[in-house]
Amino acid sequence: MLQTPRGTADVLPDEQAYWSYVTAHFKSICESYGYGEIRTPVFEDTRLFQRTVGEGTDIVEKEMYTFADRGGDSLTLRPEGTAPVVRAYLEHGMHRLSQPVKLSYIASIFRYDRPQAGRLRQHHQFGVEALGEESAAIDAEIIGLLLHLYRSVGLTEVSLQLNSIGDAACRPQYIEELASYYRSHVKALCDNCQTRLERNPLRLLDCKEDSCQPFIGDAPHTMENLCGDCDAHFGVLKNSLKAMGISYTLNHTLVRGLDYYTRTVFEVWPQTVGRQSALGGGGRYDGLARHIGKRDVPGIGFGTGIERIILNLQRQGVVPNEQQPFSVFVATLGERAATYGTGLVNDLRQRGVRALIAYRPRSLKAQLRQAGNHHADFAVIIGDDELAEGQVLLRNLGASTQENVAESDLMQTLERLRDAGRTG
RNA sequence: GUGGCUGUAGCUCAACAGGUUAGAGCUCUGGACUGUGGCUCCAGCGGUUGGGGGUUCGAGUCCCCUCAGCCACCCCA
Repeated sequence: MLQTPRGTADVLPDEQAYWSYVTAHFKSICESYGYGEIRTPVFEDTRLFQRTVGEGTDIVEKEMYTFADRGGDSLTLRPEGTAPVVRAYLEHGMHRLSQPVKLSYIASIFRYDRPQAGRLRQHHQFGVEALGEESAAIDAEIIGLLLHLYRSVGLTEVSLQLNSIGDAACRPQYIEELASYYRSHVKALCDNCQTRLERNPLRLLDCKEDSCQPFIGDAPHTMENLCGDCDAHFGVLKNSLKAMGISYTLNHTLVRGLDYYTRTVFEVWPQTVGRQSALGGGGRYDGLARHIGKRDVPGIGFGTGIERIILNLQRQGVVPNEQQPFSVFVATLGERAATYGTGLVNDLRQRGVRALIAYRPRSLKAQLRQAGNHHADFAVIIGDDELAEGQVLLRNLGASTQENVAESDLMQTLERLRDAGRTG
């Protein structure tokens, strides 16, 4: 039996309720915050990610789906959402628009990784990016939007982890300080950290090895080594969050796995026991645009995993309150009635009434059972008797009552019942 | 990429220490009720026991390989 490739999943109609539920909330929130939707290609020039995400990162080093197309160009299935959006901003000259340009997206993301619950090789993210504004006020707006999304879908008990990792002015110095601190303890470090020290010292702070924890605790923190501008920026962010009633945990070990981040970085964790798997995360990337074009554009955004949101909703027992649309099942007996029924469901559908029918002769009992399985509100029963009298039998499946309705009144009656159901 | 656990009808699960034809509930279909759903009862459909190989008179059960899912690491969404 052929099956879905490893780390991919089908979304079946039953689960679709969760998808449309969270998507509807995301779209309406983006609407109210003024973020317009953008769609970018699933694949991009490989260099886009090499230059922005960073050559030394896990994503570029071992997780990208990179392939040569038939013309020999190197393309990569997008492993993250931000770089393509910044690319589109530059490519379409959006710097000429009124700033900031605020964009949102719903995108599939591809990373070659070992699958686990909530970790897929193809997953989907909601994301927003605000380009062209460097004030921390918009950092707070973005974080607020993300938390607003979780709250509105019913994901309670999430925790915001916050850090500031400096910028081009202060980070190099900080990293040197961090590295020299660690070099003095190099013999005691785990193997992984010895490598990190050479390749990406910031990630030393992210080590989960017990034996390395004391060093993390005593290591210099980015937050305490910010330059004046970065420190002021971080201060504005914290004040803005406070003004918005948003609480956070300062986490100096939060460094994130993409090279392009500057200043603000954050993740949101679900409040489950055990290991944390971020629901969403993001940060500021003021240096990113320069790697793509010749322009400096400050930016900030987040990505949040749709599958992870749904997984946590299910764990919390949140069921999307999707109301069934009003629907009618047309049950027919006999050939003439069947033909009539075919025309009737067609008319109903043209008028926007959800209408179902059996496609081949079945007993009335079976047809009504089918109507019940589909949660139809009404059944229209048509047999030769009814046809002869120009009437149909309209059965209310919820109340188990039925009455004869003149064929000519049926459409109007059903539309009236549908509209009553909608408002009631 | 590392280590570990688990794979039996569409779903949830049975099957003594290898032993006949791998069972049950739910779902679905049909009937009891020849034109009236949900309840009840009866019946039916549905399996290459994830796949391949091996050991054995005999493998769902033991061994090897492989695939997939899950857990931890790693990483993050």
